[in-house]
Amino acid sequence: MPAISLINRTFAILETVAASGSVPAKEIAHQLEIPLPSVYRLLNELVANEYLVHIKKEGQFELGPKCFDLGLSFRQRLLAPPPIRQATTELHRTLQAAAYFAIYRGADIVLTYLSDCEQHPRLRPLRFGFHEAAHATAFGKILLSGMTSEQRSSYIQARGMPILTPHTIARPELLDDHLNEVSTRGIAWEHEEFLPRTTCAAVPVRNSSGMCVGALAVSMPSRKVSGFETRIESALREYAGQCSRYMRAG
Amino acid sequence: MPAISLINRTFAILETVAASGSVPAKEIAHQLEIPLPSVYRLLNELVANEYLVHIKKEGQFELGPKCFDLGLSFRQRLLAPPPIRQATTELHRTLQAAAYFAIYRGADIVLTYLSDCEQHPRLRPLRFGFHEAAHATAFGKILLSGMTSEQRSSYIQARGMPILTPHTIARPELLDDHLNEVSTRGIAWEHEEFLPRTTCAAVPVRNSSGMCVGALAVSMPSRKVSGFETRIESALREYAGQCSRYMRAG
DNA sequence: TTCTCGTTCTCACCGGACGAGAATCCTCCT
DNA sequence: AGGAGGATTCTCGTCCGGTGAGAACGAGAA
Repeated sequence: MPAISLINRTFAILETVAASGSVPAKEIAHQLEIPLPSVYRLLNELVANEYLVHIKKEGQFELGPKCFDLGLSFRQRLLAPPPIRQATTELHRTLQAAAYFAIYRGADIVLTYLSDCEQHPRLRPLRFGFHEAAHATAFGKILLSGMTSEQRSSYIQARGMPILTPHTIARPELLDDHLNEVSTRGIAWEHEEFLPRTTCAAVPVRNSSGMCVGALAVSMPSRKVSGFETRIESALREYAGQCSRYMRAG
Repeated sequence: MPAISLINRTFAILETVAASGSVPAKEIAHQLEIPLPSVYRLLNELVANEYLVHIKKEGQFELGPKCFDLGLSFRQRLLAPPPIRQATTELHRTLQAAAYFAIYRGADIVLTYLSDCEQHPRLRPLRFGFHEAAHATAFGKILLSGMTSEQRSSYIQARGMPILTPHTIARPELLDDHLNEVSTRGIAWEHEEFLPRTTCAAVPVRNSSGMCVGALAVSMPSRKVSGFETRIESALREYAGQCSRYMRAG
């Protein structure tokens, strides 16, 4: 009995293939507990649509070119515009720290640009398109603090507040208090709440009506932060100002 | 009456969104001639699976993060390994021309790496994951010539031979003759068959059993080619040799 | 408030999906 | 060649979940 709908099955298969890189049909049937003929039916539809390819000689299925096209479209749609990218890059250079830019997207909070290098690498989980754990990242806090309280609570409701380190804020009340403070001070700090030994800071970017529409952030090893808080804050504000100026114009 | 199956509808919607970047439900319903309630049902499933996001305040739908994940998986699976990338890059430097590497993938011929720069840009349609028009590209010819004639004819059967320029080889018999020559000479030239004013050349990369498993190629403005054919050929052979060595080892 | 438009719900119909099992088709292996 | 074993497709009766017209709902705008 198909407890899950056809579409769910289809995407479950797509994701199984994506996760393994290369899978035989039997393996999929086993993992998802779908009878073999049904798996083949779906696989063939996916192949026909070019979301999968069938490597006949190995009896394996892999992702097809359409998957890459989707990824490209997504990237193209979301990538921050050049002035924002430039400001982020300069922030990176100025503070010698990986720098990030994030925005709202519907109900989501998404990273749309990041600038790093070998000496100052980004935090591993933070990549283009990252959209999780807003309660535990500096830019997430800024953008959460810019929501109405209804938006915010439904956001938290939907995603929960995973505990990532011993310092992660774990209770909604505490988060609310914290975000109020963030909101009044206009800067968010995040001390080892996302990754151990790592500190982040973020400030808001605003549009012409003063609404928060984005967040500019940096990450660095916690040991490098102490004593430089003001310097970090002023650099963030300077480049966030550049971004805001662009937002007002565009 | 649904002439096309549910899955086809689903992907048609996904692709409509990808193409437009941001679309209202009504627009999708209109374009695909699907009744509105059905469109919403599918949209909601896609949103639930995170392949789309719903921008409520604008009443628009856009691609979701899972699309990017699929793209990443595809890329990771297909990207040529470092030694191949290095050889391709060096070929690019040596010949001052955009360089390409392509392989078989199931029944397909796919570009898995390219190296170019502002002075020597790649041909615009050729990007990572490119898999069309094998009859009109140098690397495509190399890989076609390495197939059995059954494989080749079913390949051509399935994809046809689009005419891209006045010089594109347009008839299967001519292609067969041409590929025989390619096969005996061990190099493929392509003179303005893919894009006007552009010439490409490619040589095979072989594994330990001498089978053709890849193709290394360059593209350049046709006017720069004349008189340098031997130099181009010998550079191609040298770096293809490096690739073959890696293929034998790995 | 009322209007408007986007979105969801309701519900009876019915076509396409379902999956066990058998039949083919391949591909090595001998 | 001739099998052996696994991968893939086919068959077919059942029946469930998708379908879509129309109405209802809800949030913003006027």
